[in-house]
Amino acid sequence: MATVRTRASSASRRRAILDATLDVFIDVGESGTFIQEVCARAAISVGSLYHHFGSKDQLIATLHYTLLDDYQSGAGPILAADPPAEDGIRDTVAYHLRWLVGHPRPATFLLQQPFAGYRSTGVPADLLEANEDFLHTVHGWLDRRMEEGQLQRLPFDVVVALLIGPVHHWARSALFLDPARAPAKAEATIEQLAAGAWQSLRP
Amino acid sequence: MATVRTRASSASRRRAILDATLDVFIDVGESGTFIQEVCARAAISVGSLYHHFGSKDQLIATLHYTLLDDYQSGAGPILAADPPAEDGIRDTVAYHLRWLVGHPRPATFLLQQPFAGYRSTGVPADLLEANEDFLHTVHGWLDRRMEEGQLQRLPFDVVVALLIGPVHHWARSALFLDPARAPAKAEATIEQLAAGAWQSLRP
Amino acid sequence: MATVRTRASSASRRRAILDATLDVFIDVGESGTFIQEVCARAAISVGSLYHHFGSKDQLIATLHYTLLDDYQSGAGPILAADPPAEDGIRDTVAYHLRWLVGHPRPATFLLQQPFAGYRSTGVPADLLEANEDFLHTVHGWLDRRMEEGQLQRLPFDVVVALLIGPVHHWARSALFLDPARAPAKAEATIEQLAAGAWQSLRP
Amino acid sequence: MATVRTRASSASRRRAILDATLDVFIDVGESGTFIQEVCARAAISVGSLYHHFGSKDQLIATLHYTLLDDYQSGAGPILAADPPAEDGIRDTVAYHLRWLVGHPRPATFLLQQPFAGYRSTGVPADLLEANEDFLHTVHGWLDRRMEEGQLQRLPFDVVVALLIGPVHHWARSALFLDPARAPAKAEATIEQLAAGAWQSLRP
DNA sequence: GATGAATGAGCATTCATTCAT
DNA sequence: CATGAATGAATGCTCATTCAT
Repeated sequence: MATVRTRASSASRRRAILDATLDVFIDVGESGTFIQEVCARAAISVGSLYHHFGSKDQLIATLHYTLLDDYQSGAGPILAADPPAEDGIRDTVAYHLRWLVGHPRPATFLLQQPFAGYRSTGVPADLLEANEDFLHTVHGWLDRRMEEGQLQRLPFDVVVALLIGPVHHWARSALFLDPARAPAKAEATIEQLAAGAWQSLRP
Repeated sequence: MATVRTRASSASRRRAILDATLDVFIDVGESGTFIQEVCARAAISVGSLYHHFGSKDQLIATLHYTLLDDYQSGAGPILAADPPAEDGIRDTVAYHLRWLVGHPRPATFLLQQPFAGYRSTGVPADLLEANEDFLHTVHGWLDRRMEEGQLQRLPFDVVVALLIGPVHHWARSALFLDPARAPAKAEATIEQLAAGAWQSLRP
Repeated sequence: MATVRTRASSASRRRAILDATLDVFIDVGESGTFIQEVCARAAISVGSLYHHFGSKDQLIATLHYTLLDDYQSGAGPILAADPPAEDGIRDTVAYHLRWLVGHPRPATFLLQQPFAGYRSTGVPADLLEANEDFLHTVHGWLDRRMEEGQLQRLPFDVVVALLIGPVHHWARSALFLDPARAPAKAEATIEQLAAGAWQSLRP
Repeated sequence: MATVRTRASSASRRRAILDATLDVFIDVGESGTFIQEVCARAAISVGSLYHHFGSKDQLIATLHYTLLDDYQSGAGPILAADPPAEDGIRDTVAYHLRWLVGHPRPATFLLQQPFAGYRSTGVPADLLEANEDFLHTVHGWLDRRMEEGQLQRLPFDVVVALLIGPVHHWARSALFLDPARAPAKAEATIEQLAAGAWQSLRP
């Protein structure tokens, strides 16, 4: 009765479930993402999913923070190296746009539910911590460049809006309306959006 | 002597249903928006809702285009008057931010599902037409200002991203994370985002 | 697609559901009583059951109070007529035992979960009220007979235990262990239990 | 020098599981008693429980007979000493009520499922045997006292109902409705119920 | 046009049991 | 003997939609 089974490690099974969840989410949308379908794609039982993630909410929240972490883990080091203002702005815009276009499925997931209020209950602590570290890095760099007069002194939320807002807007439009052509158009757009962000933030 | 009409007109009943739908949507989120709850809030029967809107999808799509129309109906005239570049950019940013902050519930709805692919089947034709007219007005104005050299010559999607991206990003963050303080912070932000947009789009 | 359907009144449909619930409960026990099986027996849809009773708990609680009411509605009048002590005691014992043996399915249900703490939320108010009226009638009669010296002056819970305890014990044993022969043995037992109750309660 | 045995003996582990089962049963009721919760409380693994008790049914049945044995093991000797009728009746009533009130958790378990038809498969033989011995003792004593004319000649089920029915009824009501005050009221009640039982059973 | 009881496929979740380690 | 991840059939309940009145 038992199928031949190579016992996967807990971590790899968790990752397989998260992968399947993202796939289903992208293919059929949030309201079409059902546990049974996720389990079928991950080739595991329903009970196993519930063993690793306590509920659908926790599963989705963990997916969110996992993808966010993947996204941010490349952006942090750019500013952590403490580059001069223009380099930091331009490289950040470039990284964000390249990652979003280069990871269309995670990007679609993340851009679809901006600022979604996920309850972080049940989300692994290291993911939450990584997110906070990233925000701290960004704020620190902005602070220092403003202090030195290399960037306009503006509220953080305004700086972030001018820096990231255009990238997210363009990525959303490209990924949602014309995903096939997004990669081809991305490189030319990077220069334009990077220049725009720099012009709007320079002193 | 005309008899007193206790029966609400069809138009006002449709509006009442749309209002109730928005209320429910904001209060409990998309996944918590059920037809029966909408009907309870609108104080009408389920059958009546289905008489006026053929399905839940049509109801949501009509709500979307109705709110979008409310939103855009103030933005079109600004550019339709063919203002000089800086005025057009600044006034557009100001209008968008003021409307979003001033209409938090419609704004939350519209910003929550950006580029949601609503099937327009069943949506009143005049709403769809108004949307197209608006886009046409915007494109026309941008075209003329670029032609005259008053704006950088950039692809439309990039211009729109630099113009609207920061506004939407800031509004999302303000409405989703700290709605109570959003109005108070909005006016100071307008000048900053308007200046930023202008700097990034000027020649 | 629609089946030919005679619309049943709401009350009769509720009664049909309660009847089916009792049937299932008796046949397969509490832990085997599933909503789907109840619906199948009542020949209605799951949704309809949930329309009339909000939840399984409410359904069971309503069944409990409905059966209790059926049971008590015959016992109240006996003491409401204010009979002398011995008649009241003997007639009460006789009524209880006859009803229990004569209504084996409701009796089995009621005796299986003695003092079950049903949340009365969602139970029709008239059922709850009838139950309270009955208790009031019993207490009033006992009070008057004790006052007159026709019954020993004992705490109510002790009187009730001596009056009803043997009847319930015998009925439980008869219904659970040997239901087929219960009716045949009941009549002879009535006299014996009635005499016993009277001897234990007389002054 | 013997090594320190950290391994609990099989008997003590079985007892720990039974204790945990009773605790869960009392706290959350029959329908809330899950194997996984029992194991959590007993601080053992699911597999270990299944090693010691083959199934949930066997576990519950064993618990039932274990508690029944604890209960009856004090009652048997009273009648085994062959006391005169009134002493036997009064002491039996007193013992039952004291034990039930003094062991509220086992009592609640036993009184909740009167005459529950437990399959005795898998229940240790000595428990089943003890139960039969007890019933034999009771019947023997009743037989002899009736034979001597010290007790009314009545069917056994009627005698038992008059003897135990009131005690169980009162204990149920006290334990289920007002467990906190049960011990305080018990002593006064013993005399009253013992007197009542004697009056109803004496010749 | 309005009503709301009825429908039933489908959903998230549970939990007794197994078995490889 | 102990462990606990895995299983999956089964359960209570939901909710968009229909349609007789």
